[in-house]
Formats: sequence, structure tokens, C-alpha cells
Amino acid sequence: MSVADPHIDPRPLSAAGKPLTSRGEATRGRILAAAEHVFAELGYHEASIVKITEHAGIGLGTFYLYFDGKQQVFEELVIDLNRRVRRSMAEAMAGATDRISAERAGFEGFFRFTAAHPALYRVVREAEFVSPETLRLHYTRIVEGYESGLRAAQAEGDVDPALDPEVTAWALMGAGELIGMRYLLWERDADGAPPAEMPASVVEDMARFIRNALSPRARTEGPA
Amino acid sequence: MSVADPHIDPRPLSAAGKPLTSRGEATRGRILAAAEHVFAELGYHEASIVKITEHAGIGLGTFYLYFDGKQQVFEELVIDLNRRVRRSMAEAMAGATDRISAERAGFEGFFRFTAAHPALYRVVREAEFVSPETLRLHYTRIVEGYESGLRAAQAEGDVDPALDPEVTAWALMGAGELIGMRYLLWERDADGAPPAEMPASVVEDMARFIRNALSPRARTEGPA
DNA sequence: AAGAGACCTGAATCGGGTCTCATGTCTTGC
DNA sequence: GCAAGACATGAGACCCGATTCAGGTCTCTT
Repeated sequence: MSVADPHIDPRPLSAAGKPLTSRGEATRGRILAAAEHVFAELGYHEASIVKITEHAGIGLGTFYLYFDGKQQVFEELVIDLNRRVRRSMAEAMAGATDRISAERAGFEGFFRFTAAHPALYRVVREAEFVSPETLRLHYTRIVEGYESGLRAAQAEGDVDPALDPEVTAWALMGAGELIGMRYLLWERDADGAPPAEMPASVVEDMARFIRNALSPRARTEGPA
Repeated sequence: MSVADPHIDPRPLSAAGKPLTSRGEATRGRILAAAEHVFAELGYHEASIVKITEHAGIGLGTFYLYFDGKQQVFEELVIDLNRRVRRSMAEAMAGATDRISAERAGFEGFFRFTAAHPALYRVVREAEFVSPETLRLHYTRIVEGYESGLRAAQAEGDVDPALDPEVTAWALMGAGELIGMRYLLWERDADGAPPAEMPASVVEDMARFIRNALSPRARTEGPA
């Protein structure tokens, strides 16, 4: 066995695939951007490493210097998208005065992201079948923020104290997802282009629905 | 070119693949049942025709006498599951007296189906990525029933007339889906077994949420 | 200017999938 | 009891994708 081959290390980057130089950093970024594009266009299973590397303008083998395989890039992508969705929601909520309108603003932030990147949000949902743990992480992170907002709102009397914050948070998130799917991902104009934003009437209807669901019930019949 | 080969027709069943005899009928059923099993266990892309035919105990070629390919069986399966989910919901709603409790019962029917066949409901959701049109059909059919129920309830004054029935129906369905996912598909006991049914407390919380969302608002301030 | 890493490459290997088709077997009508 | 369809079969043609690897190239540092 040879003691000191000139080509010992097929993967000179750090073992985890992290680049050590800015040149490597750039290549890694190109792969990730190409993966985003290809997964969004084709879905996980139609996408292939070849297509990703071609789109990135690099050699096939280069991919494996930075990632273990298709699944790993996909997961990294979903985690990144999760960050971006939550940022969009947080930004939208920033200006809200009371709690109920903060919830409403959160939905608008979510819808804004989905409208801006319809295909990307589909990538996130596909994680249910590609990497369930990652999807769990995605939803759980969003719900956490939601839930603590609801608790705080209950403490201030803005939200019905009888509602369980966790169940309510999941229910609201599900409502937002299907509304986004129905009115943003499915709706196409004559040219097949997706709408630029959620129709105002739908936003209003959703706001009404949320307000109904969350507001403390006006006492409908007196104690006697 | 020969005029009358003894083996002209490689597909003697009717062109659409419908069997003409009860023997063929039975085989077709075996394939469908096997497909249900395999798709539920492995998901669409891990599933293969070979695995399906093996599970059905038939030859590989036989599959193609009845179906055009993997996608077609999958779609047929989703449509069948849609029927079964709606039947479960309809049965649960049958006994309800007023409209609001009918909505609640519908959810219970949905949860019952999901709890009884967790993997199957995942198959339905995977249709989003395998056959979007079929998923659309699935959701649309469920929403239609929902929506007309809401309209009727509004006419009777049981549901807030300011709510848009369509948007509300989609929102409610989305809420049900995520609650089902969170508390039925994700929850596992120590042995990794899924819960046999939705926890009563979650059902109660959901019922409260729905009642809040739908009930006509008690007038909070008078008209003047 | 030369050596040492870091980085890049794509032909080749390997595995697994779909679908066809030439050749059966079963069942029914007569 | 024997055609004539209906039905069944699985080897093989064909395709495509993931991953490896032996051999480059690029860019610093001294």
C-alpha cells in the first residue's frame, strides 16, 4: 500500500463539505441557488443532480464535494425557506398595534411570501414526503411563534381564554396553508400567470374568520 | 404485412383496460388493493410496478392489461379514497340536529378516517406532487359539500352571515388537515403506534374554535 | 517559479425502473 | 373436445439516475 499518494484526499474541503476559501464558498452558493431553481421547477423526484449542476454551470463531480446527496441539499433548502417565510411574517407583524391585527398581519406576510415564490412554497410542502423531520421542524418553528403570541394575547384579554393556544395555532396555520394553496397556487389568469398577491376580498374574509375565531365571546346569555 | 395473425391483440380487454369477465374483474381488484398497500407503505416514488404486482401475486405484464402505468393507478386510488373520506364525513354528520354541530361532526368523521388509515391519507396528500389535478378534485369535492352546508346554515341564521362560505370552507378544511397531521399522523406512543383516535381534548378545542369562527357575532355594540 | 493544497471534472460503474411482446394458459360456446 | 377469445406471464430491451475516482486546474505562499 502506498504511503504518500499525491492524491490522497478526494474531498479536500472540511469533512462536512464546508468550503475553506471564498472561491469554494461561491461554488457552494451556486449549487444551492441552482437546486432552489430546479426543485421549484421540477419537484424533488424529477430533479436530478445532473440538472442541478448543469444549471449551476459546474461539473457533476463538484456537487459531491459540498453535499452528501440530493436529500441533503433539499433539506438545507427547506430550512433556508423556513427562515425566509418566518422573516416575511415577522416583518409584516412588526407594525401591528393590537394582538388580533398582528395575527392578521402575520397571515398577510405569509401570503406575500407565497405569492412571491409560489413554486418555492410547494418545495416546502413536498418535504412531507422527502424528509418528514424537516417538515416537522418547519411547522413546529412557525407554530411556536404563533402559540406564544396567542398566550400573550390571552393574558391581555384580546383572545378567548377558553381556546387552547397550541391547537388553535395549528388550526390557524392549516387554514392559512389551504387558503394560500387555493387562491395563490391554483389561481391563474388567462396567460397562466399566478396572481401577484392575495385578492383583497379573500384577505378580508380570512381576517373576519380569524377575528371571529379568536375574539373573546361576547356573553350570549347571561348567567341566569 | 400479415392479414390475420393468431396473436393480433396484446390487450384483449376493452381498450380502456376494463375487464370483460368476472375473472378479469377480480384481478383488477387485486391490483388496486395491492397498490393501496404499497403506496401507503412506501410512498409514490419508492413504490414500483414490480412491488405492486408481487404483492398482488400476479405477473408483471398483467398489470399493463389493466392500467396504463403507475400514475394512472395512483389517480384511481386517490379518487377512491376521496369517496371513502367523504362517506366517513357524511355518516358522521347524519345524526346532527343543528348546523354547527353538523360541522363539528364532519370533522370527527374526517378524523376518524384519518385515524383509521393514517398512511392512506398521506397518499391523498402526495397527490399534490404526483397528480395535482386529482388533488384539486379531492379538495374541491369536499369543499363543495362544506360550502353548501355553510350557505344553508347562514340562511337559517346559525352561521355568521358576514362570512364568505367559500373562503370559510377552505379555511376550515385546512385547519382540519393540519390538526389531523399534527395529532394523528405525528403522534406516536412508546411502541411507535399511532393513536387510535383524536384525543378528546383536541376535539373539544377544535369544536370551540369552529363554533367561535362560525357563530353569528353577538352584537358587541349597538347600531348607534 | 515552484510546490502545496484547495478545488474541479466527467467518463464509467452500478443499480433499478418502466414497458413490450412472443408465448403461454384458462374458460366458454358449440 | 376443440376453437376462440380472454387473460397471464416474465425475460429482455431500453432508459435514466446516483455516485465514484483517477486525473486535471487554480491560486496562493514563499
